[in-house]
Amino acid sequence: MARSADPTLAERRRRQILDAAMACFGRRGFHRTSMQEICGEAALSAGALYRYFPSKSDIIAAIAGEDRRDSEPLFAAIANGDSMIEGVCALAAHMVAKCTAKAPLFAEVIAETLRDRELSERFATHEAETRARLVAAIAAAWRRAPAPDMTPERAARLVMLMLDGLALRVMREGVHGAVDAGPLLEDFREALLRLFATAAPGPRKRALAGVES
Amino acid sequence: MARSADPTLAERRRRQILDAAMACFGRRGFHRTSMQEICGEAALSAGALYRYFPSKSDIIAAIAGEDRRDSEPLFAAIANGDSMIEGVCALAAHMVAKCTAKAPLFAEVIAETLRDRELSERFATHEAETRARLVAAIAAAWRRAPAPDMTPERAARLVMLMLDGLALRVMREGVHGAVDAGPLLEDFREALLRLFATAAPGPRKRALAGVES
DNA sequence: ACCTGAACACCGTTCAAGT
DNA sequence: ACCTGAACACCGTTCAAGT
Repeated sequence: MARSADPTLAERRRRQILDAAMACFGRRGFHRTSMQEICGEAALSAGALYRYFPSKSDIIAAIAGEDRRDSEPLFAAIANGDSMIEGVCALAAHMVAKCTAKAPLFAEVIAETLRDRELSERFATHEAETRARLVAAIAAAWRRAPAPDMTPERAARLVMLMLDGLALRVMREGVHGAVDAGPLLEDFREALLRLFATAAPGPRKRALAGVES
Repeated sequence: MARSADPTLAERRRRQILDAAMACFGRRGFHRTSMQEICGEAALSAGALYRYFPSKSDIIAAIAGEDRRDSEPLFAAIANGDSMIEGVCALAAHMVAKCTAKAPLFAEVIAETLRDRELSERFATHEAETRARLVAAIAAAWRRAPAPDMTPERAARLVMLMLDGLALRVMREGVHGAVDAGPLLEDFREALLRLFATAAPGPRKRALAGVES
């Protein structure tokens, strides 16, 4: 199994192809852009392209895996910040910004992730990791501040449920026009505040009596 | 513009084609099933099929529009039932059941809805109608029972955000295997209970003191 | 080692021709 | 009026041939 003579060439070619593909997918969608178009945009022949990506699907997979790294600080902020809720809001804002910036491309990725078996499995793995990071971050946050009557596991599941909803909504509004993120994030924060309110007046929790009024 | 000689034939042919397409899409996905396959399944030639559906996209659009009718009673139940929360849970359960029963098909519909401009617009119209019905139903429910400190509009947006998240999750788990709806719906109900808790111990609401313990 | 581009086996859609 | 199916203009992918 011969390794590449110039290992940086392979990496540069992959970048070149990925950039070309992202430009094309963003313009025309995954299924409407042909390999020929990507070849044209990347100034490479079909044969050369297939040397670096064995199929069109693999290109989308590579794009989907691209920006996993830059979310790490967001999780650290949830774990160590003053407010778990604000930390999660920042995570949501980050995601919404990414989605609005390149909604058509992300819509393609989501759609393809729902369609392709292999992509779907890769995505499930990634999602499980993300959930684990979120559980750890929420648990850490709640060790440092008053926590509601809920497990970090359920909290993480609820947060991810809402993040999924948010993503889908931003996609749908963003694929064919501008999206106003403000109200969406405001709704999201309001939901978090109610979901994770501490000291709820439940029957078997210590209750804070409403003193004033 | 000649009308059909036998108006029931057109309807029967559309059903025949739609049923064939749903079977094929469920088996192999939207983009992987060819028009030839649908023709084979429907026992019709390509030309005949194109007489009833001008494109492959129109077939998916027709499938997406198919089961809008049967959700009407669910909204009525929210408006008139004892508990708005239980009504919304029933709506969620209905949606989850539909999605789990034919996850691959619904995943195709969602994916295509994100990809295709015309489909996306039809979907947006449908969604706006749904939201209006939900707002009306929640407002009606809250006129008959204690309501939380929230507008029906925001409540409807939050419910739809969570329903979207739920749908996406069920799709992702269901496209390639069985999905256990129980825990998902339990999370969903728990979220609703917290989101729409009445008499929250906020500073300017009458507060229920925790008497026992 | 890396690349080219013609060729292959398809695809969605159309349309002249049948009944 | 309704249908057929060959034909058209593509598509993703491969592979012999070049450098």
